[in-house]
Amino acid sequence: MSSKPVNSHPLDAAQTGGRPATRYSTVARLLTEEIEAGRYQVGEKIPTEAELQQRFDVSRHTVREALRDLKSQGLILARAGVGTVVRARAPRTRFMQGIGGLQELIQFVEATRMRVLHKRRLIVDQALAERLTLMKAGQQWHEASVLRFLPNEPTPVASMNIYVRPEHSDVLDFIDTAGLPVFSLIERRHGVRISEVSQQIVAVLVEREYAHLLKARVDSPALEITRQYTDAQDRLVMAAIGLHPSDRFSHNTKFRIQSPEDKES
Amino acid sequence: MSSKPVNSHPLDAAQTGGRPATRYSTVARLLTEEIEAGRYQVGEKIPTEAELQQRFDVSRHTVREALRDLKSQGLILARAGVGTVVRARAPRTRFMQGIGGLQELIQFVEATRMRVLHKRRLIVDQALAERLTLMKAGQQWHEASVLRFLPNEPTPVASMNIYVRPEHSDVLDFIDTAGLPVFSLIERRHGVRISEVSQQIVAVLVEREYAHLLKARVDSPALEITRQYTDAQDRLVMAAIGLHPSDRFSHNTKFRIQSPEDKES
DNA sequence: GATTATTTGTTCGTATGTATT
DNA sequence: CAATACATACGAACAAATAAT
Repeated sequence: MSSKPVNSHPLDAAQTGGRPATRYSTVARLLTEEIEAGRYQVGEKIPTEAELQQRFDVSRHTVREALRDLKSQGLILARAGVGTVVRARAPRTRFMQGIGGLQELIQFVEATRMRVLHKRRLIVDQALAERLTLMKAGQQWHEASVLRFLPNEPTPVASMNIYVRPEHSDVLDFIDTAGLPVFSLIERRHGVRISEVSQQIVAVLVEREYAHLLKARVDSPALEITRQYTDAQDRLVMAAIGLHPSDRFSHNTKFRIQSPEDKES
Repeated sequence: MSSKPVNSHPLDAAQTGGRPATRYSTVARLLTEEIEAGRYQVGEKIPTEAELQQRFDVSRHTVREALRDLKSQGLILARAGVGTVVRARAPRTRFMQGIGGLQELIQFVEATRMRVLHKRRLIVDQALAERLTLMKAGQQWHEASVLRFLPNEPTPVASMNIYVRPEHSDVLDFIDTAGLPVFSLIERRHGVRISEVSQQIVAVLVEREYAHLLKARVDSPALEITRQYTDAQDRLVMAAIGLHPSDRFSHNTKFRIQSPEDKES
């Protein structure tokens, strides 16, 4: 039996650039292309693992690695005792999970101290209703204007206007001491549950009055971040407009793309 | 030969309800709990596969299945030749889902048309490596400079610089016709799977050269959005730097806060 | 710079368990 | 009950990436 030429597997053909592809990724690519081309229709069964093993002349493990890839893209669905059926022809838009979104916000709040400049009751006018789309002109809200500082830093990192409902206005007395985000305070003290946060970010220039407050240059760039917090009934519970000079703050988010079928404990 | 003592593995202890847990899921749960408890700190290495194999008295395959689970949650990062390090302490901060994160991005891409200004090969210099932190100076990448337009609009909404690896540079020939995001093109044509996107937003002023391209005023405010797309091994697959004049673009995100129990079948 | 040891990644083989028909 | 097909689990070997010598 003569030596084995060792490695001369059909799937191990060299590819254009980069490093050589693995066998399972090649199998995965071929199967994906066939599904996309319509050789296996949606709802139809693809060959069994044993058949694929023969067809590609690889081990069952390799076949399973390839199928795992397609599963994680939601292309196929495997069931023991039945087989593997095509679920979609093209990888569906996967689902994203933000990491460091709200959590980062909380950390930001905990890492900074706040100084309240003033509080007041206000009637929403047209201009504010345009910026905070979930408010309506004529409504009554309470507003707190605050500055945020990093510990031991004399220059503020942000100026914020915070808006809460009149019945929750007592939380504004605690925002500088609690070390908690305002929405957390409202949830704790009033039993409200925030269910959604919508956030808008625009680039603006620092105006004269804010330049003075923030010790920033007039017409320097800044991020204006508007957040509106709503409960399960889609009622606006709280809103905030923050102005962050760009030399002190950048907004970072990390999205993790999650596989459709990721088991959990 | 001879019988086998069958099954009497420590990890196979019966659990409260439901069906019996698998060994790998038990290992995964234990490791997750330890990370969460702080036994392994973020940035620290967890034991090698061989050590875990001994500790739990299971095969390497079982250990790897467990680690695969943690990887898919972004809890750990494994690198050949180095080891496996803890990347985050908590998967349970799962209470937030970004809705309209990537989806919105895709819609944005599908709703706009692109014009490629030029393409070139480049060697990463220090300046670029500082903005795209996952690149290293000296690496070779391919860059495409493009403008984005809304349909039937003469003024562009954004200017973008897109970076792809040399072995994927063919996708740059399709970005203006495909109507798909570049990262989708790479995934389809090269079998890569993007697993994470990190995004940084800063406010900047429009410089002269870009002002001309974008037909915007010099020193008007704009959002500079930097996105870096990485695969499961944390390798940078693609990057993009976009400049969006603020009178034409704002960045909107919506977060939904998930109830602790959202169980389904 | 080359070599070696370590660690994860890929691939093979085999056996048994579990769900479905 | 038996056959089928995927799921889990054991073992072994080599490749690739990296760090240390």
